[in-house]
Amino acid sequence: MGLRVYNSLTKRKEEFVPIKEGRVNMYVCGVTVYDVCHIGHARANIVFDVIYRYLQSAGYEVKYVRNFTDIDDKIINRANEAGKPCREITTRYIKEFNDDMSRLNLKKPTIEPRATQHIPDMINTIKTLVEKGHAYVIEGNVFFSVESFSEYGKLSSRSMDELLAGARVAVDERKRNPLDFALWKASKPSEPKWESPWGEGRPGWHIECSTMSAKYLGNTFDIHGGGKDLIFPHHENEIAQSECSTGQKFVNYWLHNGFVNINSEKMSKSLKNFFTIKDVLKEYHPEVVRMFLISNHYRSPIDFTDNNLRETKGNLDRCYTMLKLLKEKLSAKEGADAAQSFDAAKALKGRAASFMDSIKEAMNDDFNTAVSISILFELVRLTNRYISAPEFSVCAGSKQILGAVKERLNSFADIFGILTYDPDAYLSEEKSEALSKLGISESDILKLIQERADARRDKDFARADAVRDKLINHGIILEDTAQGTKWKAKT
RNA sequence: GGCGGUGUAGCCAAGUUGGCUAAGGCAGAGGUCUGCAAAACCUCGAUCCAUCGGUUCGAAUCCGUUCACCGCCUCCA
Repeated sequence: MGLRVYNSLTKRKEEFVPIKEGRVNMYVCGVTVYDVCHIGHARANIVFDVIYRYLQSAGYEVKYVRNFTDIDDKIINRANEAGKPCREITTRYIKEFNDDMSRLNLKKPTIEPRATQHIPDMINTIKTLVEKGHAYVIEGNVFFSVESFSEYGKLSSRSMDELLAGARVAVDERKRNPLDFALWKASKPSEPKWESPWGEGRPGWHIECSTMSAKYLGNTFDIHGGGKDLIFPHHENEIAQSECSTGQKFVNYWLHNGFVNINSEKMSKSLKNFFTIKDVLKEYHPEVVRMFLISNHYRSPIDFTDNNLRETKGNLDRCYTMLKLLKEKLSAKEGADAAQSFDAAKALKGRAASFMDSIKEAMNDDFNTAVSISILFELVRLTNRYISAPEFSVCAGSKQILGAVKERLNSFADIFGILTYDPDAYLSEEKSEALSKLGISESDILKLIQERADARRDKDFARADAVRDKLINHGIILEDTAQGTKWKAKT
């Protein structure tokens, strides 16, 4: 079965059929660059990053466009507050955004256009809308006339009457209809401005996406994404602008991700209950954040709590612990070849063989990352079971099985962007992070481990256990293994 | 007020275009291993999917009722 996606426009899952076979054109609304990004931005961008990666792995050639809104009221306000030019603000926050996204291991989109670099294109779109009678000019402002577009409201499934009834915003008296929105705004003296047929001004918010998506992806393209909060008015207005200016259908599939909640409430700037990506990354490894954000279905809300993040960290650690074991076995010296026909071997071999098909099945069902992760856990468990089975030994046959597992995990990592580190690097990084928090040095730990080893050698278990308890009180847990005693931090 | 979404084991959560044993994780219990632990592995949990009623041979999944929570209608991923 092929890919099926939930389309916000039709409100149902549909078979995904690209306009051009084997190619996908996708546009995702990016950020307005006036502040650092919060974890909600992380979710939206990670969700579409995984979709981008998955489509590529499914064999599509994907053109992925994600914009930067670098001219906007909020930017102007921020610039005025700081007494700096807008350009300085946007340059800084574009850099901050790129830093955050690269730490979270997001792939670069194919094109990242900026609004201010497409002003002439936007002016052309607006001109067309005015010529076709979908927009009107008042005192240097250009407004889109929603009444000129009979399908206005189709994405948010509301009629204009309903929208008007709920309107809570102060109405600009100059508009013909309160729902009309600005395509071009006459600029005030200190604001950034560009020449236009209507005088000096700047573009409205929505026009950039209509213009830039058409420029890079064509009048009609396959996927348009963004957060649920953009459905109205942003995406509704994009549809109106684009379909009126081109006379063609704008987008075939609309995808919207759910919110990140804090204590079950939407996280937002106005509620001041947000966490920035940088703050979160101080506490958690980037892959923990990624794994957490893809552990739910992308359309569902996800509750951002310390408890949930810690649980995810425990799961990721378990995966890396298995990867480390896998790495050790694969590089260990081979013994005499042994039959791989015991239960644990057969089960793992079967799972490894069907692994990618199962992932594909899950992802083909509207990008079900939650199920994908459950499939990963199953592979991890079966691998651990295999390696710890009494019949297991390192030999040509077992290396072949483990090599197959490793290969599957690499494919998994390519799609989901987690489990991409060398396990030793990941685990030692976790250890040193923990040490700095626990306030105990590694040499102290090793000294105590030696002390305990001496006591154990003397069969003085009371003293050995006392040493271990002391370490537990410091948040250090010991593991006695065939290769000696190892330590790790309590999660 | 209008529109939309959600309600599944102690907790997180998938499944919701009706039909194999209701995924997976955390916590918990027992076991294997261990001097004892830890890790890993094994076993155990919802006769039931907010509520009431209906459709059907068959529903967590469809229809209607009630209750609760959330989002959008304002900048917002």
